[in-house]
Amino acid sequence: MLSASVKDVAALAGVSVGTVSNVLNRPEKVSPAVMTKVQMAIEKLGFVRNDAARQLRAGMSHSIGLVVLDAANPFFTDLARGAEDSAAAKGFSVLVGNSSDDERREASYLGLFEQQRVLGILLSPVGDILSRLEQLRRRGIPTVLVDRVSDNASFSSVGVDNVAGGEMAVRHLLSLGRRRIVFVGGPSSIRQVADRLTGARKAIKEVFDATLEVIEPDSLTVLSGRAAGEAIRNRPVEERPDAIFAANDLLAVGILQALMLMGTVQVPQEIALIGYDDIEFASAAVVPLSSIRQPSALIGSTALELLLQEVSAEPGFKTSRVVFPPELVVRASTRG
Amino acid sequence: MLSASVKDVAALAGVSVGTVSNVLNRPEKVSPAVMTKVQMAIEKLGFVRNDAARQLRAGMSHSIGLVVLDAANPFFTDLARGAEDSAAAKGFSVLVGNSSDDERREASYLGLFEQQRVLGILLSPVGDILSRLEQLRRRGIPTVLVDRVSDNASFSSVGVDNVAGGEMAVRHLLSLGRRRIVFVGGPSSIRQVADRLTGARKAIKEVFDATLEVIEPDSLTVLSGRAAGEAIRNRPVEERPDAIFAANDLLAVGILQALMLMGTVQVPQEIALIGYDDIEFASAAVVPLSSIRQPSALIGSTALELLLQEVSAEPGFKTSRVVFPPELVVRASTRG
DNA sequence: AGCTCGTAATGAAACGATTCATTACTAACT
DNA sequence: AGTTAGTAATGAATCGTTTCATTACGAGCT
Repeated sequence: MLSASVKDVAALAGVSVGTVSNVLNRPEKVSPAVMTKVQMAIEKLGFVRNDAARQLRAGMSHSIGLVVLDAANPFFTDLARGAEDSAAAKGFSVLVGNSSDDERREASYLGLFEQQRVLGILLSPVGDILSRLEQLRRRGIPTVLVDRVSDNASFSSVGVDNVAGGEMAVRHLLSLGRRRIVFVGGPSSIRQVADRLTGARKAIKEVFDATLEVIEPDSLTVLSGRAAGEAIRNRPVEERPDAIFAANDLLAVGILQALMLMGTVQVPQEIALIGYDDIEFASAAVVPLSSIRQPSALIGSTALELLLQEVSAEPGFKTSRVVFPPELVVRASTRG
Repeated sequence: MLSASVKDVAALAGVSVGTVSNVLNRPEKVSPAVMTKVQMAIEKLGFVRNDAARQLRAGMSHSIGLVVLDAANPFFTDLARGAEDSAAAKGFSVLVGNSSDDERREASYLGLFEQQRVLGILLSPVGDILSRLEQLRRRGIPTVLVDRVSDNASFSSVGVDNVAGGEMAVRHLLSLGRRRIVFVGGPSSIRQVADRLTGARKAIKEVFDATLEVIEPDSLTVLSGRAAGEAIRNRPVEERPDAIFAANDLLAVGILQALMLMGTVQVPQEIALIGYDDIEFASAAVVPLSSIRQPSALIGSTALELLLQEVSAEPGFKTSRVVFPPELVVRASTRG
């Protein structure tokens, strides 16, 4: 008797299963007397709808899948929060998968979501998966790219202009008079990282005596940042850069830790440091971090809206690509 | 033609649906010839199993629900990661819900998980929900409490001794010679917070001239911490405490930001500060934060193991309560 | 030839909620 | 009284997968 079914409820209330279903789904079609009888039976049996049966019949779930690159990164938690709130307001729920920059894990979550017949998918893709997206679409599962502008007009996307952000960051460092700049970011297969680097190069070119060195860590984490920071700290003073642009704030926090250890390197006096994402901890760092802010929650909620539009697409539906502008936030790590 | 079914596959391969199912679930029962025929049909039609139908038939899903108090808190992201990895290794998946300290959201996630007939639930409860847990158990859904030691022997739980942790933190502050201590933590309805406070009181009692003031913020976030810190910063110097124990690191980070603003209050010279959880950012804060470390990922994976044990419980099954010891981590914020 | 095993494949039943065409009943109107 | 219109309730069919009792077919043996 682990869980009663509509049939049990119907039997106890002395009505048909159809009527129980009506009580659940169109109460206005049911007379008050029957209504209470059924509700009492539901109460008494502790009846809980079986979602699997509902979905099977409906052909679709009321969930939306979200695959993020890194669940430990506050940027993505905020994004997820934005999407969840927006979905909850409309009666949908969001299933979150964490790909950890791993194409295999990404594929496995997409497969899982497909099996669950989710309504649609929000995806911050690891690599290039256009063909997989087309396959999903053919099977009736629309996808919206998040934190990434689609190269292909046939998919909606919500992102931030990473090239502009990278340009903005480096231009800021140059405006402080810094010339020997290091970009820390990787793996380069991550599109966001590549774009930020492209922007950085663009800005560098405008100043004849500026140079950009690239250090490519394994991942965008505090730990990798610490390793990169140590490598720089251990260089002879004359080989150290005078500014660092980190591809995200987690890296920047790690770099900062490593540089400041034992007071070896002064930030920003000796090396100015700027990160990316403007996570909440950026302002609380040893030296409050300058950063490039992205409207994370807004990206999440906007992507969800676009997805829902596409789910209930009219014949003439057009996908759209939303690009938010990044914003420079200057703090102590680039002042001085 | 949005998604083909076993029936379509069977028709194309010229076999029965039962055989297709056998190919999928017991390949050893199928002859090689038929095997390849069916696999080609699956490939050609792009057949993807319908999870709803499988679950309906099986009566149970292969997912586990996890409800956390705060998805933005790295402590819980780490815990979730521990549980997910552990589950993935056994072929299960984890659905994560974020209650945000809100009993309504908690209830809504429990309801959702119940409708989805999850195998079991990992829960870090907001309030007192013993009766709800008993109801879930009666319906065949076992629950393991995480980050909370069960008061009731009938439920398994995995947690850390928060009373000991609170005691440890305050004892450390006292050992530095601090006597006017403020505890910042709330809402007090959160059991972990209450326990840490109990521990703090216990330690205070051992030193005759020590006092403990309690400030209760609305939530355990950086923002609330900042507000609490500002309130303290704005007091006349003689009314300020000489040490603060924050109920978690997010609060501590916020407090630190507020105190250091404009260099008003020196940490740790004027006020020593210790947090709780030892999140990754604690060591990267303006003044590296002392904290009480909890083995977050281990808590998650252990809880999952216990849950799986209970799912496949033998008649003589006994629930267990695992309590990990907290660990003091001393950094600059309490040195000096 | 007749018989028994063993292996492969079959296909109907079941899971539980929803839908919808049908039936049952009332009330209102001519 | 007879017809119609309208509301309530019914219950069989459906979704896609899995299970399992049954059938089909050979091979091997006496």
